[in-house]
Amino acid sequence: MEKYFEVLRKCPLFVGIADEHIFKMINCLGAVLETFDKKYTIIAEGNPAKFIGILLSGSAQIEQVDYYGNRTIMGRVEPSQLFSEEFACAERESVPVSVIANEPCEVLLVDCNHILHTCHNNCSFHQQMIFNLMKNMATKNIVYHQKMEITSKRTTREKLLAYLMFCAKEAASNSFEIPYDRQELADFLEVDRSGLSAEISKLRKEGILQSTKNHFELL
Amino acid sequence: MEKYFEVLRKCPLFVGIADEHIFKMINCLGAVLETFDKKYTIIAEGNPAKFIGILLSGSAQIEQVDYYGNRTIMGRVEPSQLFSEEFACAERESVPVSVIANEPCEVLLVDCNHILHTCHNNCSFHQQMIFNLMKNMATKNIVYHQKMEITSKRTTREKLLAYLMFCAKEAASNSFEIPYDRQELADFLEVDRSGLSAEISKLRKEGILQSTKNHFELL
DNA sequence: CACCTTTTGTTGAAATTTCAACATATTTGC
DNA sequence: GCAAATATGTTGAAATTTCAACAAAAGGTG
Repeated sequence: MEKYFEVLRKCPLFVGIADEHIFKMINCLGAVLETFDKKYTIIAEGNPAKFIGILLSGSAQIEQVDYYGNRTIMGRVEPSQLFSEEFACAERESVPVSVIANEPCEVLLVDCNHILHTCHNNCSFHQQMIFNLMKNMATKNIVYHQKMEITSKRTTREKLLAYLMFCAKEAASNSFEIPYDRQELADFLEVDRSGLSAEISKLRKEGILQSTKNHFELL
Repeated sequence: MEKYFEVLRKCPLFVGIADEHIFKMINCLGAVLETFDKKYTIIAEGNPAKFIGILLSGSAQIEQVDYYGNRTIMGRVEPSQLFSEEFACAERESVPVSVIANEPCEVLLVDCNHILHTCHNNCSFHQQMIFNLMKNMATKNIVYHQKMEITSKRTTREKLLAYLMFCAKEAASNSFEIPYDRQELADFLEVDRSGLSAEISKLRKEGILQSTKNHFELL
C-alpha cells in the first residue's frame, strides 16, 4: 500500500489530512484494493451504488450505452481521482453508468456507508472528508457543465473545435495531447466517428490545425 | 421572512436542522433577500461566483448562450432549490451560466464564504450544512447525468421521446405537464424549434402521443 | 372586442450527419 | 518480422437537421 502514498496524497478525498493519518483512515474506512485488466469493467451499469472509487493507477472511462447501442463517454478518470462517488453519496440504488479500465488499473473501493453514516462523534477527519467530497462534487459538476457546453454545439466541427480549444486552454498551449482515440472522441462529442475523421481532415486542409494521432496543434 | 418557513424547511441546505434554528442560521449566514421580475437576470454569466442562491418563490432557469447565439437550457429551479451553489462551492472565479427568472421570483443569496470558510469551531449546524451541500451536489450531478443521457441521443425524435419518458417516470403517469414551452424545450434538448414542433406533430399523427400545449400523454 | 405581440405549426431548400462499405495505416501478439 | 487485428481515413447515398419564411393560433392589453 505504501507505494500509493503519492497518489493518495493527491486524492481529493484526503485534502487537508496529514500524511501520517491517510493510511490509518484507509484502514478505518475498510477500503478494498482491486485490480482490473485493460477493457475490464470496474463498475457495471446497474450495480448497487455502494462504493466510492479511488483510482490508484492506470486510467478509466465513464461510459453509458443506450437502447440504440450508442456509447456516450462521460469522462475519464486519472489516478488520484474519485469515481462513482456521486451515486454513492446521493444514495442511489444503482449506478447508471459503467466504469471501464482503459489500461490495467488498480482501484480502491470505499463503502460509502463508512463515509456517510458512521462517526457522528464529530471526528475531525471525517468532517474534513465530507467537506472534501463536497468540493470534489462541486468541481465535478462544473466538469459536466463544460462537457455540456461542448456537446450542445450543433455540428461536428463546432463540437470538435470547442473541445480542442478547451484542451488548449487546459494545457495552456496550442499544442497538446488528447486522451481519446478517434472512436472515443466521437463518443465523447456524441457524433459519428467517420464524420469526425472527415472533419479533422478538413480542418487540417484548411490550415486550422495540425495533428498526428492524439497530438493536436491549433494554428 | 416567516412566510417562507415552509419553503425553507424543504430546502436541501437545511435538512436535519431543527425548525427553530433555521431563521437564526439565515441571519447568521448574512443572507440577502432579493426580488426579480419575469425575464430578469438573477445571476448573469460572468458574475463572481460568490453566492449560493435559494429560490423562495417563482421559478427560474439555468441558461447558457454560446458564441453562435444558441441558447442551452441546463435546467429549471423550483422553490426550495439551490442554484449556483456548484460554482460558489468549487470557488470558481465566475459563473459560466445565467440564471433567469421565468416568473416573478424571490431569492435568498448567501455569501458562500459564510458557509465554506467560517465557523471552524465544529459548530454542528455548520457541519450539517456542509453535509447537506454534499448530498445536494451529488444529486445535482445525477440530474446532469440524466440530461446528458437525453441530449446524447442523435435525433430530435429520440431526444424528445427520451425526455418525455423521463417525465412520465417522474410523474409516475403517462399523462403529465412539462415545464417548458416549445422554444425552451428545443433549447433544453439542443435541437431546432421548428423541427421539434414538426416531430411532435408526427408523433401525434402516428398515435404515439397526445398533447395540448404543455400537457403530454404517451400512448 | 379589436389590436398587437408572442407562440406554435408547416413547409421546402440547403447544409450536415449518419451509415455502410471499403482502403489504408497502425498496433498487437507470436 | 509477419500476420492478424484494430484504428483511422475516405467516399457517396440516405436520412435528418437546420434555417428562413410564413401561416395559424393563443395570449395580453387597452
